[in-house]
Amino acid sequence: MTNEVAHRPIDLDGGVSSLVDDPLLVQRRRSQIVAAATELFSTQGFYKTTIKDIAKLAGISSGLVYQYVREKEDVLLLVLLDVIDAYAREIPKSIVGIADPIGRLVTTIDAYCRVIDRHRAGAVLAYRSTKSLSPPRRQLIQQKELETNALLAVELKACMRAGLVRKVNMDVLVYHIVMIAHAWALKSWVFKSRLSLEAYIRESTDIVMVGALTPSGAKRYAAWLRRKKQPVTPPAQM
Amino acid sequence: MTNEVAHRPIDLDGGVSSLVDDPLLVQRRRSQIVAAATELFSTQGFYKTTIKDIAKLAGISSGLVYQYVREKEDVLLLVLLDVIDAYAREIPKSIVGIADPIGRLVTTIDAYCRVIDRHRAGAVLAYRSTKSLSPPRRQLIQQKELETNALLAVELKACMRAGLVRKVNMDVLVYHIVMIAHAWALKSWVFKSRLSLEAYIRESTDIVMVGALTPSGAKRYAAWLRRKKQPVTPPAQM
DNA sequence: TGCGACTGATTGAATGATCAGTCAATAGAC
DNA sequence: GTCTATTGACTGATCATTCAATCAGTCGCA
Repeated sequence: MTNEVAHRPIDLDGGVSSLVDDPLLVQRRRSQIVAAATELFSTQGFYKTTIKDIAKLAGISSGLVYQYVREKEDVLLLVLLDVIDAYAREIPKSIVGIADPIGRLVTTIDAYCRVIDRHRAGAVLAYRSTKSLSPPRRQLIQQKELETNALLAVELKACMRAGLVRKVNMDVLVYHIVMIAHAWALKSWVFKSRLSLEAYIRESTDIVMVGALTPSGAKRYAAWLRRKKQPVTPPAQM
Repeated sequence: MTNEVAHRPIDLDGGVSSLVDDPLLVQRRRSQIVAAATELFSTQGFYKTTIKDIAKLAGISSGLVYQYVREKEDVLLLVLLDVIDAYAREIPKSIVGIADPIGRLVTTIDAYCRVIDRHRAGAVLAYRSTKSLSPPRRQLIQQKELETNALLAVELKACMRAGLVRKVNMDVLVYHIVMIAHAWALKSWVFKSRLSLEAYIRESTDIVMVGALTPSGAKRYAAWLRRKKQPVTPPAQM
């Protein structure tokens, strides 16, 4: 298996290979490319964006892009992985140290909405452009979406086991909440002029919690909200 | 300089003009074109689909398409209008003759999900391709989406006035329900293997109703469900 | 009924523009 | 000097769109 001795393309994100060896340089260049591509893809769409556009915005030449990527579709994959990995990184971080199952659930929902808000362009792009990927890559993205949903499902199941969430269909409830988060990006053209992100999260969480909780869950949820408003431990850091 | 005496392009759907005069022929040809384009756009996407592909599937020559449409983007607009008009036609039809506000609301939700199911390809296409339209046309589509949502908002407001729905933010609640319907199409790759449309509607409606109704609304909803199961007037027609 | 304009629908080859992807040449680090 | 990163002009393919040519009716008139 030594067949690619001299210039083995190295394998990084999602199997996208680069002709450049230095991993630091690869990372730096790719993040330039991804940043530029995210902006352009989400304003003009994948097909209307040319490699030259991306190169120009990234401050490099069009030929150089092909040192870090085999084809245009690779750029799309990198952009989408960049967003999805942000979910996987940021959501779990939000709930470390929280023990109350309801608190964990509510915080997960809150965190999901906020990551989506921060990556609004990428989130919308996922809906618009995932089908432009080759089938195996589309599946990779879908796989990662399921992993993100699992973060939510875990918390819901914990609440269900504790008798705090009603015994409703888990898939339906998970996607209910997922769509709340996604809708903030997908329908931002409606919401932006009418609601703040905070108000949106508060209202949406309220509706879905009332819909999903048992009476004892509802009590805990009310208690959680009270604690949030007047935190026992005042916020020490800005 | 006979100006536009002889061959004025006539104005039909969304300002898409045709060089052919006979309105019946225009309608027939366009529906061939729209049918072919809907299939191709939703499997391959707008940009990967060529006018030749569409013409071939529609059983006509590529040149002929341009007698009924000024440019490729016109075809996309016609396809999207075709779906959206189906919503506007079919949803109101479902609630004629129902007086109970809760019944009207539940039936609207049911109908919305079912139209989406019937037009799954087009519904997904709306998310993927609306941005490929010129800004004024994109706005036209968004305007029509708001009109569809208004059908739902009317029923929700009636319930709210009657004290059956809690006083939650109307925009948020409307989009909650809209996203339930859209999710059936957007996430069909998840749901298809796990749930029937009927089960999906039942479970989703349950969650959102519990979340939105007042106690008196909940009573009416339960009564409505009972009546549905054992209809007073047995189903006369198959 | 039969025949020759005339009208408008239809065809598909040709055109021209646009890019994705390549590669020979150059710059710059060590 | 060597070796790698970088440049940007170039190529070949792919369409959207056009248009000259054909075809199928239809009407007027004998």
